[in-house]
Amino acid sequence: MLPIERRKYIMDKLNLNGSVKVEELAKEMNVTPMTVRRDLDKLEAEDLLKRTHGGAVLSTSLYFEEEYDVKKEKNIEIKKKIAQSASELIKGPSTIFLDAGTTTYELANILKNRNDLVIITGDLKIASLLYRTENEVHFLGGKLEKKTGAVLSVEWNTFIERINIDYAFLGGSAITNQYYLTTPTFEKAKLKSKLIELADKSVLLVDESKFGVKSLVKIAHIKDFDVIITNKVFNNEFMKELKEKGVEVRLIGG
Amino acid sequence: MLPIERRKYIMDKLNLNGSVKVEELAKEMNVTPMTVRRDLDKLEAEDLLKRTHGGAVLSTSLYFEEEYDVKKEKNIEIKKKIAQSASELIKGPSTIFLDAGTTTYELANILKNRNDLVIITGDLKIASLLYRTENEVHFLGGKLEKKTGAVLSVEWNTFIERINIDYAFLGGSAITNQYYLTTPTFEKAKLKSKLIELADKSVLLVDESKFGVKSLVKIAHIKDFDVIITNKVFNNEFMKELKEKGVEVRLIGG
DNA sequence: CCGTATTTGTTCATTTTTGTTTATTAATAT
DNA sequence: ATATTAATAAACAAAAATGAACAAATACGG
Repeated sequence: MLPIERRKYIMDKLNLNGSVKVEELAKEMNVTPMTVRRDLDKLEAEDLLKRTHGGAVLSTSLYFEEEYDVKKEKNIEIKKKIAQSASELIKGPSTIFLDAGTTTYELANILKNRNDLVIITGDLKIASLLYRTENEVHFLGGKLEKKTGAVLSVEWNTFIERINIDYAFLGGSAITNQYYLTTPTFEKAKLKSKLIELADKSVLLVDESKFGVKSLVKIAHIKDFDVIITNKVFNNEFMKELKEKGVEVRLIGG
Repeated sequence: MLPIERRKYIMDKLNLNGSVKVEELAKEMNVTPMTVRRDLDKLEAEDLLKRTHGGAVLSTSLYFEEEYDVKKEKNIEIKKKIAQSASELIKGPSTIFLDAGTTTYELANILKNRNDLVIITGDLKIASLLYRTENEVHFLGGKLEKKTGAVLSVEWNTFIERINIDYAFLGGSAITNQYYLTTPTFEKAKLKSKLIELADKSVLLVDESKFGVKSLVKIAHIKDFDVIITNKVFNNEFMKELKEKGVEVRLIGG
């Protein structure tokens, strides 16, 4: 068996099972474990797999291991700062909308100590976090998204229209290079643009990582917001444009 | 099984069930409890779960609190038996409504292992428990009750009317000596009687402690239900009456 | 064919993982 | 409350996997 064949064999097995063991491969290919290890090292150098003790796994199937998680943690710090800044906008008793997402979850985490808010949300985790607090919490019904615990229903629009919302805090998962906020579904886009329209102040909470990403449906241009809280640094020209439009940009350091 | 696979197995099980036990995992993965504990410690260090005595729960504080809350309940053993009996009613793929309450929470706990249900509920804890499962979960929106995490909205009626519900599982907090199911608010009463009317089968889940208690608004007489699951022993005369009405009574021993 | 480069195997010290034992701690019932 | 049971953490031992160094085998170009 040629070295190339061995490596193909390893990758095939890996793709089939999600993981491989050194000892097993050694027996199957009639080589010593040392050779298998060297093969795995080479394949790892090519980013085709991730080595572990005793074997290897597909680099995609280790959704919880350190690299990914450290990265996630780093963003949490930024998100907390963005959330902190957002919370400072809400001076007195207010009715606010909290979009689904991790940044708004952090905001909810700060707001749970208050007692003068009416909070409307469609995020199950946010609702669970807040319902015991002194604030009044309204949950928008609908089908629960399995991955996120967020709900969305076509009936929201009529409900939303009847309420006076002081602040709508929206998160964003994808902002194009032309600074359009985008989202995967029409329903979500419709709701969010309605919120921007109806709320006294619409606030966009986005960390740097969301820029330059594209999703299917346009919600609005980010200059349609009243406030943008982010750690992304815009160029001078765009900043001037935002200022002319009356958009307040709060830049988070870190 | 590679260490990394073990940890993935643990996280998968955790995401499905909300909690895991050391002993169980040890048996399932053929390792000693000590190894499981070390795995759990590692995962906790990555903030993916929260350790407890004998196991672990998801770090999203939710489950931790819920389990704790439920444990405090008095008649939990009876409720589990009632829930078990109720679950046996649901043979194939069905659309069901789960009322808010601890008995229905126990039912949800059993149903989370299924994958052929559409579940409609207005109970935050039940929704949180079920939304990750293979079932489709719809949450009814509204203002969240601080004490219970249940929601209720005037708009439910129109929503409910448009859905075909196979089974409506209702709990009861107060059943008068004349066997009327009662509840504190008109809104709840209205919704529940509508559910009894609309569902193919309406099922009442009540333990003994709920009888002889009176609340403000009448929902229905218990003989309006199709099935009653309880550990309360009725006198012969009333049993005869129920039988004539075509009500199935499932008596839970213990 | 020879000499060189590459690959593979072997040995062994080191590291990692797992199991075992035991004292301590936490949960439970009495 | 206290006793009892179960779960845990710590320390140690055993097993498994690893990586480094070196030797042997193989491939390859001249």
